[in-house]
Amino acid sequence: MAVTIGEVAKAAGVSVSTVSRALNTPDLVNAVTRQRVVAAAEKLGYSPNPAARSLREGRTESLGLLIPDITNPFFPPIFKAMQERAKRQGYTLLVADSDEREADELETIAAVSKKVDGLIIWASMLPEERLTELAARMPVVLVNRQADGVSEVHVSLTDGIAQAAEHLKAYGHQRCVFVDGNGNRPDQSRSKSIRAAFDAHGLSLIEIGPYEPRFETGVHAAPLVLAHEATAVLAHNDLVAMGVLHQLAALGASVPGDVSVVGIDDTILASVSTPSLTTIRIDPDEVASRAVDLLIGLTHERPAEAPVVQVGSRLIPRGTTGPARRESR
Amino acid sequence: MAVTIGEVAKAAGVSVSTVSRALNTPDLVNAVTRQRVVAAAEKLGYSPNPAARSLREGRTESLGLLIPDITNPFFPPIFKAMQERAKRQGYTLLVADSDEREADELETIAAVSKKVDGLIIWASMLPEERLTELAARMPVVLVNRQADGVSEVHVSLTDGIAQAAEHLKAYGHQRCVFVDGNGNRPDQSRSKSIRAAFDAHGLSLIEIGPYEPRFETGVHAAPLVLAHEATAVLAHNDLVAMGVLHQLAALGASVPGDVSVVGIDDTILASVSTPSLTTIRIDPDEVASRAVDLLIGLTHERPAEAPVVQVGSRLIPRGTTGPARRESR
DNA sequence: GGCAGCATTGCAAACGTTTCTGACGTATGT
DNA sequence: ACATACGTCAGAAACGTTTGCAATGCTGCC
Repeated sequence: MAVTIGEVAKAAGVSVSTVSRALNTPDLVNAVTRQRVVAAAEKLGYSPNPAARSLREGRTESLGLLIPDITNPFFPPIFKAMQERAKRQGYTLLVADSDEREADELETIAAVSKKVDGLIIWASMLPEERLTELAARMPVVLVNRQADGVSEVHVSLTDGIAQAAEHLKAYGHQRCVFVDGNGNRPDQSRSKSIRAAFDAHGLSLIEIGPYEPRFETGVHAAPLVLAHEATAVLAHNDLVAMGVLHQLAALGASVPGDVSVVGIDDTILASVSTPSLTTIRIDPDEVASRAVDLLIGLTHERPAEAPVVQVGSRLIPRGTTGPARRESR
Repeated sequence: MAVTIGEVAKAAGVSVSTVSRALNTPDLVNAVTRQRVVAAAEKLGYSPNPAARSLREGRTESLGLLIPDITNPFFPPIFKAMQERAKRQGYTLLVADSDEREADELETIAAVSKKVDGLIIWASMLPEERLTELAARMPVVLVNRQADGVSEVHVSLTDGIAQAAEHLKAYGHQRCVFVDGNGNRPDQSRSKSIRAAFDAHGLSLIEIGPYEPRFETGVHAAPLVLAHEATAVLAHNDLVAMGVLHQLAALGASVPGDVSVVGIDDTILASVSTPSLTTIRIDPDEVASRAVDLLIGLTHERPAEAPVVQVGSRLIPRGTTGPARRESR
């Protein structure tokens, strides 16, 4: 069916090994034969069979990305950036969606791990020892998750949250609500950072939740915000923030007149909402580059100490934040 | 590194061929040896090397999906559904984003086509003859695009658009604007269907565009809608509709009080907007199943006539449509 | 009792590639 | 002039699977 290296060899009147060298290590073959070979390859439309190459080389030139839910608008830009980055280094990126379920994640890893040279796992739900033992068998980069001896890209919300606190403080807000949408996931850092930043700025913080990170969570939270007489809300992510906006409107509260709202992630939701949503941005290109480069590095050589790299965040002030309502209810 | 079939064979005290048969065609091997083999395989954690298997079998057990932009919230649910569907039939799904550029699409096809048994190409920008010749070399299913002799899933907006026209008519609307966001893409069917449906319902239709399918297009369109004294807008997709909503609010027009807005795609944007967006829904699970099943069918046997399957659409009435404003401006 | 047939297993080939080893010829250095 | 080195190429092995073919031993039938 497809054209093989053997047919190219025959067409060029040389051996298969010469064809292979002419294409892979051109300086090892005489200029004129090389010409003949590439001409023949071109003419026949030859391209090497990746399965055969993988079998021989022991590597697939592919990377795997495991994410909890591609439907979450936070991920597509990340995937796109990673794919771009991987492609430029000769790798194909394979995504898989674990559907927020631990069982699916395990199954997906099993299905995909043999087809790739390394794995980027975002916010894994697996127990730490599984991750450690997986990383012992193949290159693994964790994002937003930590495990002993496993490389990691840590996206830190610290800066963005500090800026959000500063921003709200400057607008005169004093009582804020944080809507925790972390569910029962292992990573508690978001909640901790927020507590720290708001304390540091002398803002009183009311945490509600944890709930699941869904639109309905925001809908649920909106009346609670009003009941707590808070003037600002920091939501677990943009989706939850959209729920808050939606329900505040239904309750007749104006944004940002009565309540200011801040999201996290700077997804497309934030930029298209009305008013547009103030949010904390994590640069997808940066996380993507860091994670991909780190993983590719790992496939070449395994350092003794698993590297950890940080990426930052920043506040994008938009239309849902403004001066606090005077206390005159 | 990884455990091979040979090691399993040694551990079980049989030949490699027996191991292979015990795992792939169990009825061909004696029950007790089979037990011994599976036990050994289990114990060593054996799983077959996909590269070797592909090489031998000539198939990869993978399918490719080519989409113009994963960042468009329309696609993630489709991808997810396709991945699910493919997985249940033993296939891995490989997505690639062609970034809306013809050159990238070609390059991506080249990169991915050898790694998969077939390709689903969504809204291809390639010239028809390229698609036809590609489909001659490997199984291809086109979505929202047509090419001679190539299988196709056609998602028809006809029903949804008819329902939208009916819906607007019932609410007393008479002058509607269609914001065309098709850019310079080949497929003109959307515009045609809309013209037909609105004519059929005796609604006057003003088409503006074509523009690119972006948020800003909606922002641009909003004042034009008012200038045309239309009371309803049908946008090219939800994203454009969000732009319209955003700018109508900025212009002081209320939705749906002054203007009704209808989107297309039923993305997450539609469900989280305020008010929530009336839109035309295409069921992702249905397109996904149809496309995947069709493609897998094609990998088994190539029918003489390339099959074409249709999937429908329907209106989801939500908060952005209502009774038309009385003509009393 | 002999022969056909079946169940069970091992051997070896094949898939397409890369790379090691070696062969051949020519140029170079002493 | 001879040995060494080098450039250039062909041959063959190897990667891990699956599967066609053959070998073995047993059963059952006439």
